[in-house]
Amino acid sequence: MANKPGIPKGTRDFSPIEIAKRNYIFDTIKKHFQGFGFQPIETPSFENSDTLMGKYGDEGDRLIFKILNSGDYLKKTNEADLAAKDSTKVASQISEKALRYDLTVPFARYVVMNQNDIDFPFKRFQIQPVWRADRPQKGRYREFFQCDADVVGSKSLWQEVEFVQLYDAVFTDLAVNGVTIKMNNRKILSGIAEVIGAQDKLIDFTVALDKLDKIGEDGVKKEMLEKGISEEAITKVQPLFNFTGSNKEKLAQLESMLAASVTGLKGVEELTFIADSIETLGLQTATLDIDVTLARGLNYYTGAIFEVAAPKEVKLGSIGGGGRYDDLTGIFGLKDISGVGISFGLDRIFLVLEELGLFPDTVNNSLEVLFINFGEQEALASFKLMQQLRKAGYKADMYPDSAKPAKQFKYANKRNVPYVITIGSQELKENCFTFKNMKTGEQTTYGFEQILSIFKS
RNA sequence: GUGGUUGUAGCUCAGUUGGUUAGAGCGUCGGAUUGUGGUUCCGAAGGUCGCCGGUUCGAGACCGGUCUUCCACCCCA
Repeated sequence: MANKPGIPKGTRDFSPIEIAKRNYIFDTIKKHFQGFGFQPIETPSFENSDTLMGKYGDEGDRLIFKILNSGDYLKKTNEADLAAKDSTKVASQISEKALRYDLTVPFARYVVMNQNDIDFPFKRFQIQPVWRADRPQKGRYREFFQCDADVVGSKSLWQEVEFVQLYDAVFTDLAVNGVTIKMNNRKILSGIAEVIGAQDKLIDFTVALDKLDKIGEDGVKKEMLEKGISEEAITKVQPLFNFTGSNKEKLAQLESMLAASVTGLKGVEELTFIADSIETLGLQTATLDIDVTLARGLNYYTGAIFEVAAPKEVKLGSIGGGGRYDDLTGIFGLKDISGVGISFGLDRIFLVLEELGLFPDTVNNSLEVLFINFGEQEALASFKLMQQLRKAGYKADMYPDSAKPAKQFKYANKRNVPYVITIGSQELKENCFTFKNMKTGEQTTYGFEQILSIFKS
């Protein structure tokens, strides 16, 4: 016997029901993206390695899937590098392409390449899979979909306001109540580092601060000390560890804390504009929360930082994130194009909906009516009716074999078909069919000509 | 990349200190006088115990390696 087949680590097959549920999420997100004026684009699954390498830090480079060159790839390698087993150098010689790691960098590449044809400001959305050679965990895979919406070519803070509303619109529509849209600003973080004299430790500082809810105040302080941030500096940011109150109060506290930092005050000003606007406009079900501990790994954010936390009852953490990056396309040679964008974490949203039982029953309706097969003549009559139903847009099917009725009904049951139509010898004689509601078990007989009218009601 | 964890029938799991033909529930298939499912009853099929190697008279149980699963770091959606 052949070996049992398998799929690579961190990848998944999707069953019809899973696809139906995923499409429900995709369609909802897409609907709102379009409603907010975003246009779709798609980019290739793989890019040239130099487009991707070095854009996500050392950690990111490690996680990029490299594609082996075709042909006799070892011939072109440098003997010395090969002998020295220098993986990094050899890798660049035997691999010139790599799988897409996120949607943002390919988008930046797209903008630069198509700058003459794009009408700025350009609002695009993109829903495609990306690949990361990460260790899989629950809700973390090596192949997963990202749903991104970005705007490039506008520095207006109204974009940030709009993204908060977009998050609110999507999660409201998905019936996920109680999500928290957390916001911070990179300039505030820079300002804090500046005020405490730790500019050079900005990354270490923010990474440690980001873990506050996970490892607690003492844990964060310990990590900061380990990273070489002075005790004196940590004392100065003490208020951050118990940062509570309304958004207004938090912003007021920050303003006084950052009085000495021009950058920091700019961040407070930006965040104040967004928070005030949102307060005036109102949100449907989400909550906007200023969170100074929010850092998000990505180093290219320069202004706003977003993160969406799932409702408290599901312990899943982040289900979306994003931010502003003032010079995204600079790495590809196009200066002064500001961008801001957000992303929806499809797989985690899926888990949230599953856990809270929020998928509508209708996602499972792959078939609305099944015809029972009783033999050639009967099947032909069924096909005539089925033809009309299909033409009218109903999902209809006939059991292909004239198997025992019990078996056919069992099949209808398992497929979750709401209605079953029976045309046997009896019905055929009288030009009628038996219509059964599988939920209530009720059966009624109708004439052939009534086939469409009973479905209208 | 570091440390740990898991792997027995399609699924969820039992399997005593290593000892004959490896079990259950659910599911699947068949049947309960052949035109009605979701309930019930009867019966059957289905496993080289993740894979490779080792220890042993003997391994599903022990050891090593490998893959997979999940978890904590790292990082992140």
